[in-house]
Amino acid sequence: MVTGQETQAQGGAGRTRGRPRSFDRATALEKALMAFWEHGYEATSVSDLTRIMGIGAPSLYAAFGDKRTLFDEVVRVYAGTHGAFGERALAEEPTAREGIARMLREAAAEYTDPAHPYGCLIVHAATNCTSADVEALLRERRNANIAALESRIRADIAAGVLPAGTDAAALARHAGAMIQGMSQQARDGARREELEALAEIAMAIWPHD
Amino acid sequence: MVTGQETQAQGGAGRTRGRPRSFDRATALEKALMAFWEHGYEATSVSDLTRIMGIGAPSLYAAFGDKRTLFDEVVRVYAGTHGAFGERALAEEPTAREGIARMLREAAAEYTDPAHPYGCLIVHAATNCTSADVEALLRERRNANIAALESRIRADIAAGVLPAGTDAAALARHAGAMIQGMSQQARDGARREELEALAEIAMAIWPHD
DNA sequence: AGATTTGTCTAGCGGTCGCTACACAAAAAC
DNA sequence: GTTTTTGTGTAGCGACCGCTAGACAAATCT
Repeated sequence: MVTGQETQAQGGAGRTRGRPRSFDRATALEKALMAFWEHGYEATSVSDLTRIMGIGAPSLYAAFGDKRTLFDEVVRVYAGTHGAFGERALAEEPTAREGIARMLREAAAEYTDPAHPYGCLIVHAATNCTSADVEALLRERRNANIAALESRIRADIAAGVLPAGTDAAALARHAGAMIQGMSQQARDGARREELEALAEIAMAIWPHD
Repeated sequence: MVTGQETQAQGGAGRTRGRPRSFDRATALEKALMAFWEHGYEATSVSDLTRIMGIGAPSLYAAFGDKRTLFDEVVRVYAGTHGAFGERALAEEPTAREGIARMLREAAAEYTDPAHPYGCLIVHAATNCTSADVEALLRERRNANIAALESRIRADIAAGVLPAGTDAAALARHAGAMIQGMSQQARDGARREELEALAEIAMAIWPHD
């Protein structure tokens, strides 16, 4: 059940006709990712993109569709790479509590990593957006992430790992607020150790024996 | 040592010459505040402003300077009115803990109040901004707010109200992250009761006896 | 080789941006 | 009244926005 489009990597035998592309699509996409991550959707103009990606506007439109479609792809790539640590932590740790503790710890490191823009693309790249549906695109991802946290917590309550009276929704919202607040503070210049201290004390709201 | 410009309110005796202004400056300013609050600095165009304020562009420029100067004034007004609940709570409550608890409770109500745009203008109105100094304007306010929280907490530690080992910086950052996260979630559609539950459990990280 | 397919380049479209020159209107000063 | 001062309306400036037509370049197919 593969999509069939398969990123048109040139791995698919010699299905090349016509003039070959003069740039590496994945590399250019990564450059666009960094630009959108740093400046957001609207503040990144197409001429910014073409300069950073090192290609002309017609090449960009031929390879990625329009600006909006490119952004969709960037968001998908981001969610699967730099933004995947949360989902991974939740899947790999044995309890919701340990998963969320690890997610917050990793967020502190990730959001302040000088190797790329600070903070989280999904939190910041489409605030104050003229296009309502671009804003909705990221909003839905944020709300879906909080919902995923909540259902993971509920699973632990059902399994007896967490006390029956635990407020799953509030705990999930708190973790979400921590992520969003840490992302904002990373953008505002907070250092990694500061966010790590924050992530650590934040776990004190969880029910303890 | 008054500035001399004194907001040119017509209270200052009959110092009117020339044609009088055809609109109420404070009302127009409030309209601009709402527009910037809802859509942010860059996504609010001058033609948006003139339409909403009900005046022509030359009138806007004569009364408020340019778009940037108008935004500065809007931020100042916001900080003194809708955005003043935090400072007020901190000043009026006897302890840092009670002040911050009240601040978070009031934020839940304020950020979801349907009488005006959701969330906090200072958190959201200048993210992804082409103009670096507009972004810095609000960033400095956010960081100053966190610093104010921290020094209030330190005062309670010095006074023996809080235990000596208390991590003031982390507690302040946590409160700041809660404010920023609640603002984001209000914009993302969270209801008042949800944010109130969040504000309540968030106080559990404070040292307790 | 020619024909076909596809990518790249130059140049520029219509639209919006923040902002302002200029003529006119409405008040006080004389 | 006339002059001076200040606000308002029209109309449009130069710059940038996202995007694309059309000519040319570089590959495969026959």
